[in-house]
Amino acid sequence: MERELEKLLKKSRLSVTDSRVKILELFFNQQGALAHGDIEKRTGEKFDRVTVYRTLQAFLTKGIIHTIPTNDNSIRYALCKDTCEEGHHHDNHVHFVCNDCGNTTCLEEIIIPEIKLPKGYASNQVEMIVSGICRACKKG
Amino acid sequence: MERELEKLLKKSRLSVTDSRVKILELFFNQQGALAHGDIEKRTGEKFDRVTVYRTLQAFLTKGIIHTIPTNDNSIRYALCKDTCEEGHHHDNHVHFVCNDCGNTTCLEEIIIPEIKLPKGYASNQVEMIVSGICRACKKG
DNA sequence: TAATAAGATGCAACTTTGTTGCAAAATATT
DNA sequence: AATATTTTGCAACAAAGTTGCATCTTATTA
Repeated sequence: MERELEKLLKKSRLSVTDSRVKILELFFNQQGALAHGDIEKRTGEKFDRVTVYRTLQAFLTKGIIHTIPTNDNSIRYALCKDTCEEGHHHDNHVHFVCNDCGNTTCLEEIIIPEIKLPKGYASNQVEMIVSGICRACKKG
Repeated sequence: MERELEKLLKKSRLSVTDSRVKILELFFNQQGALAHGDIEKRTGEKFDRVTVYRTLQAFLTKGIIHTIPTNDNSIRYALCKDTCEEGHHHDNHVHFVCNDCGNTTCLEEIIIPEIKLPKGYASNQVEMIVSGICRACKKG
């Protein structure tokens, strides 16, 4: 596990440090999205707030994670499945936000359908966020 | 105009005040979404920051405006075309965010296509945000 | 329309969130 | 192992958001 993470970091030309490995681990160990706050909580005040910000920023520009639009004031981040080139990142899957548990999940298998824009508009990226009750909460 | 706004406020059981009328006017006078910051700027420091927060909150719970998910840390608000019941708000149109001018527009005429969710998921609301270059910026 | 009740506003003080510069520490390179 | 390069944590700060409370405004009613 640690090895894999190291590889990913090295491939992205990021030096392998404690914080990066731990934070990356968090993403791998959970099937969903994390906000900055979640990460601070789950790392247990191990790293400085600034480090978390910078780590997320680094992962973002290297295309290791991507952002998911939200309705509240917190950017959510999730792992990119297919490796994305720096800068040019494109997700094409639907995101699901559970109103019960609050978790955000990537529905990798659900592809965002194409739409026709009005004349004069040029599309660059499309996001689709479905909210409702997730599988786990429906059962419970 | 003022009359219409007053009517809308009264219908929502909100008392008619200076700030509410002015802020509501802002929404009516522009075809797009506004973040808290935009509103503060455009009202020209006329109202206290706290008032703006509380006004938006009030409009939101009364179903006068709705939020649009964003990738940055700012909630964007837009007018609800069809009046929405309190709490239960449903938009079905696509939102467009211009990477050039930064404006968010409601594409009222573009309806969000239906999608099939994996088993066990229940959908409640769907948001679709397209980003790129808007008509105005493409011309300029 | 004046008096009262209900509600909204602004201020102050505070908390939370995010940013920047810089010295010290860790990692990478030779 | 020594040096160069990065990254980290701290401090100080800026921006964004929240809460309680006295004051003022709007609504209500007689």
